[in-house]
Amino acid sequence: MEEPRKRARPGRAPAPAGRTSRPRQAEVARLAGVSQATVSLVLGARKQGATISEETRRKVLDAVRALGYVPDPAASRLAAARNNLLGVFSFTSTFPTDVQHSYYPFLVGVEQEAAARGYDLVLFTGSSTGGAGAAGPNALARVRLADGCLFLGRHAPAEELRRLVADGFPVVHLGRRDELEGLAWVGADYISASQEVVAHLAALGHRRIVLIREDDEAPASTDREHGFLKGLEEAGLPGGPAAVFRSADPERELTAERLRGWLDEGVTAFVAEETDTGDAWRALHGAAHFVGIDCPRDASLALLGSPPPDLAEEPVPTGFDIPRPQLGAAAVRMLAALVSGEAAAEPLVACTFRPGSTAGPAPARY
Amino acid sequence: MEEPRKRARPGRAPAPAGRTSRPRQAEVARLAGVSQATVSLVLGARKQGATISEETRRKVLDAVRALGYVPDPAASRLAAARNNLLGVFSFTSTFPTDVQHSYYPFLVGVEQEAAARGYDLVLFTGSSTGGAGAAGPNALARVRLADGCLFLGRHAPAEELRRLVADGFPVVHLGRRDELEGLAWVGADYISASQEVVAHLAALGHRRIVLIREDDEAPASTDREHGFLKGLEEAGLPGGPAAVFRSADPERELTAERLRGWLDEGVTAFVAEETDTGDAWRALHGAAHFVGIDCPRDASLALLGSPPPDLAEEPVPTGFDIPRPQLGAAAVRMLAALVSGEAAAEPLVACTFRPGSTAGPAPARY
DNA sequence: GCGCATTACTAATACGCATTAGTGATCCGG
DNA sequence: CCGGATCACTAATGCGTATTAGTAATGCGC
Repeated sequence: MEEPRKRARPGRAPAPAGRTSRPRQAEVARLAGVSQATVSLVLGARKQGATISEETRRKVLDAVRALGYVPDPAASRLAAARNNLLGVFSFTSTFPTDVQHSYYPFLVGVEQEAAARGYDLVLFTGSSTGGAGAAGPNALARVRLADGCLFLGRHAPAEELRRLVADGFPVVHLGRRDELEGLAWVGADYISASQEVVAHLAALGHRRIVLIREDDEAPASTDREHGFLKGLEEAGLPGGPAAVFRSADPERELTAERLRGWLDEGVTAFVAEETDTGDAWRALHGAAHFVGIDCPRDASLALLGSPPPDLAEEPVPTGFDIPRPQLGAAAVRMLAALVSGEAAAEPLVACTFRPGSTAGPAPARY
Repeated sequence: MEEPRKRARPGRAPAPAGRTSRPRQAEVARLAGVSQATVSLVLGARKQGATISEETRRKVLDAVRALGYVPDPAASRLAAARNNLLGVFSFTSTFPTDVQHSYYPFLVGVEQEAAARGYDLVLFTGSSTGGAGAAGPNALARVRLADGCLFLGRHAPAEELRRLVADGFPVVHLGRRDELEGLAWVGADYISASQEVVAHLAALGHRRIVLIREDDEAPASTDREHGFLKGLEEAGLPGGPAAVFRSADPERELTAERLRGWLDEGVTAFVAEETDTGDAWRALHGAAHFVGIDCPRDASLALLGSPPPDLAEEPVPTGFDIPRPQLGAAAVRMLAALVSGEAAAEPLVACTFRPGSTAGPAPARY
């Protein structure tokens, strides 16, 4: 009788028996007097098939509590399941010292919504230089540990994003992003919000309104212009290229002379778009002040967004606010939908109109 | 000859052959004409043992590139028995709408240091703790999914913390916490910082200094007193109970009369501790103003910590600042040390002296 | 009391990667 | 030219969980 050759057993070294490691399903099973598979079934609570007696379920759950068992996220993932983790990836630091570009307001909503849906959040920071999570060519790969991932900011390399999307990994981009086929995103509804601001001005009697915008092709900019023009049209006011002043450097090009020219032409309201720098509003605000306009008596101003922090005091600009926490929450809702395979949620979040104090009735025509 | 019974093969259903999934190490191996293990070795690049010929390495790397192979983080982490995840647990919301009491400054450091060390962060909040494990008796159990966990604030239930510590789960508490045997913590070095402030005052010629403190037994308070008294002793100044004024309600008990009494006795400098409310400093500041002290001409004031936001303007109090980002970073360093089993890191972080403008030379004795 | 369903589990995988013992080669000294 | 050392690699695990085929026990109808 040939004894099958007893090969040695390669594989991993035995765990250092020193300290008790986190409990596994196997330990739970032993304590409950059942098999590991049963523990998995009880905890899995799949709608599907397997029936478990109340008795056994209780024993298992007791053991789970007694040991403080928590499933290993990596193992759950590997076994082709989910681990209740949602990733949040920001290519720049999530908590910057420079609070200017902080994602904090979004995170407020993200955290709330995630918690409400039973997900925990994993923060992936892409900016890390050095360390194990270095910014290699596939720094994004580690997000696959989670069930899905939310991306903040447009710095995420398109190539890797495309890869994730192509592999069917649930991804949601915060901020509209159309150029990447199949990328889910949520964003603020700048079109409606801008339209509403124009409607407000029109209702106040303004008949000629000009939009000051920077020279930017980002959706955030074109959407505002789109909404602005739509608002004019709805109100039956003159639109066309003459209603839009586009400048790469508004602070320099929006001169007092030009402003006076518009006023002479009968323009009574000015609208600026919001950008990272807030330059359009700053230029408009400055020029109006320079020319000596008493706002809103002589003319009305409005801002399509929130003012830069340094101009946040008074007067509060008429315009709209981007509900950042709600945007974060909406992003999580969409991500959760993708993860669970449900129908996609609503990508657009409505902005809230801000009455402010820079818009008033149009001055009487003489 | 008995054929071993051919059992059926349970396990997972075969993958839907529909679309080609992303490549595995096995595919890379096949293309490169080597074994899967070799691929792992080439990519692993461990400092350890195994030598790979340049030829093979190139073939593997070429195949990796050709297929666009990206390692599966779930599998890597499972095999390596490390998730590279650090938990951050705050019993209150990590992202409170009220930014005042937020842990933001700590998180700045936590995120940076974690990223630098190749860890990702999992955020847990006491209120939610991932809907999966509702806030039951061991809401803390869920943190075990990380390799270790950082606790912010002293609201974490001692019993559960003890449990984690006893199980050998790496835990670091942000803020000193001695009452829990074996709990690792990092904190600011209030003793040295307070001592330094006293030394500064002594060097300015002050011979009698009084500490105003609240009636609190927290380490943060007793440490400051300790450092204060130590500072007096080093400078050869009178210490003892007379040098410390302790009050549960300083705003009411620190009367103008009492202040005048001290001044008459030759006290020329007053030091207040920082607390959540900032009451000690507020009371001292108020009383001094009421009595008409010209600070720092008539007397010097100092604050052992940072002023409350409403008193943050001027005058900037002489005292010290708690380097919150550095504290966060130090906490991560300690946690990382625990996780990897290295020697524990330094628990104390030095505060930085803030010259301020409320301390000056002692008035000449007449 | 015999087949057939149903119930309540368990055994045996698979997931993708890291690790280690083992295996031919090849080299080297004596 | 033989034993040992080194090199370059592969086979065979294990990590912890999810899934599924199988099975023993029980119920049920006729």
